[in-house]
Amino acid sequence: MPETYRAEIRQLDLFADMEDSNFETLMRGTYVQTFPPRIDLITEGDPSDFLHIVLSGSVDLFACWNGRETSMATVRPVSTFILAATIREAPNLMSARTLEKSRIALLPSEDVRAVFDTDGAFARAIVRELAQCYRTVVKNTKDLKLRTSLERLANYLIRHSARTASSEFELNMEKRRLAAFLGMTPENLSRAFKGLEPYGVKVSGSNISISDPDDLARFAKPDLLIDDYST
Amino acid sequence: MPETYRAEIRQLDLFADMEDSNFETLMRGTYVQTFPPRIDLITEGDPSDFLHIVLSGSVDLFACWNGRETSMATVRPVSTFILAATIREAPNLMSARTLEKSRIALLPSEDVRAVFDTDGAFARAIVRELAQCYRTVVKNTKDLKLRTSLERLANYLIRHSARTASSEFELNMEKRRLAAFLGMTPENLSRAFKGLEPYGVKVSGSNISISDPDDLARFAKPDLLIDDYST
DNA sequence: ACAGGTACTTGACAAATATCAATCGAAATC
DNA sequence: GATTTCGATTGATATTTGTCAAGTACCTGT
Repeated sequence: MPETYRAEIRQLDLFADMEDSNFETLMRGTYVQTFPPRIDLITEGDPSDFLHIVLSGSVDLFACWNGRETSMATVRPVSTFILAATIREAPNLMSARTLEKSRIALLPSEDVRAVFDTDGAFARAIVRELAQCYRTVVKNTKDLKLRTSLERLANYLIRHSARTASSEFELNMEKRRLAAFLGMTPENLSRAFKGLEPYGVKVSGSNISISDPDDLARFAKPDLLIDDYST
Repeated sequence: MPETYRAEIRQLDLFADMEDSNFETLMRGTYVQTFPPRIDLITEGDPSDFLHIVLSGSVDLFACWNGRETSMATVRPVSTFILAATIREAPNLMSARTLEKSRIALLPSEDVRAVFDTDGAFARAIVRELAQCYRTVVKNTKDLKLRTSLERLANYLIRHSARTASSEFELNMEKRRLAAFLGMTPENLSRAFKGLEPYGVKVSGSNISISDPDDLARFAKPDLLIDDYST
């Protein structure tokens, strides 16, 4: 594996503090592959053979049941997915596909578990990562159960606006995926955008501008315990 | 702290493998308290001062936003809650209240973090616990996003029936809480029970009987990747 | 430039779900 | 035993959300 990838992975919180020898053990079985867009990486129910790390590009985590499909999360560089399944040696709960051309590192789950069993620093790093993931999903559940779709969209836009530190920005995913992520149909998302017009939200293609952020916030009522993805 | 509690806690997966001396450190600051029903233990947003362990009774984890409230989970003996917030030294995302008279052990979060930093076995146990919690919340999200309320209720009943290994059982919580947990209103839950009558679900107070489990399952389409809480 | 596909939008309609008000019924209190 | 209280139910209605069937706009590849 090229040295540049190795250095990139080593710098991740997850691997930064572990023993050199253990890191080497992990890297020995690791390979990095570039995938085209829209490639299925994982199907839910499959055994978790590899811990995946997104080095570049982006990956959609989604789930299906009874012919329906929903988007659960987007993984962007540099972070991992399928960590919980790897640790528990359990089937993946979500499927994954590339959204664009993406470079993915694949670490054999067996190796991850083996190193995890002996390297305390690695175990602690995994704890922090999992605790973060857990809290993100809990926030998501609160968003889904406590808010209407219009409120979810309004808060999503406010979060996005905060991330880009700008009241005008581009949606970084297709509206159909955004709709699935927010738990609604594409048709409903269209109408929800219309429904936010009175609060100063202007939509033109994937370009969003918020003319009066305070007005939108009065409607959306963003809450640190739902919308702050930093803790 | 009485020796019986100590032994009870020591046997938990979370504490079973750690160093004796570290366990002693943890227990030094721990106290056990009995709470009456309907007592608030934690309010969301509060700092996570204590890791809580339910020794007996049961605890409702719930969340609020904008005057609305929903139930997120029920914690039953013997397990912990507020683990992720403790580890990340972050505010609690959920509130907690006793459902009945309950014995709760309280471990100072600082001590938990200190021992976590030095005891690899403890860190590994936390990983397994958190990975489990994470997967549970993911399953919950899939349930919410991919199923209608009628389907959620049907699958809940099937899971409950499987847990008690019987086609007749008692609901172990108020219907209003069940409604909140399933993401619907109490009125809707009443109607949902009626809606399941054609599939052989009979309700009398909190007593549920399923006359034709296969018929109900054909409607509910239970799925290991949503409904199996063991992995 | 054009054709074809795909995402997005819109309108009409249907289904699901929430809300409000009233009532019922069982458990708790006096 | 009567009363009170509170959760559960029911009916009527409103709102939200989804579905279906167009039509439009945009991108892509030839």
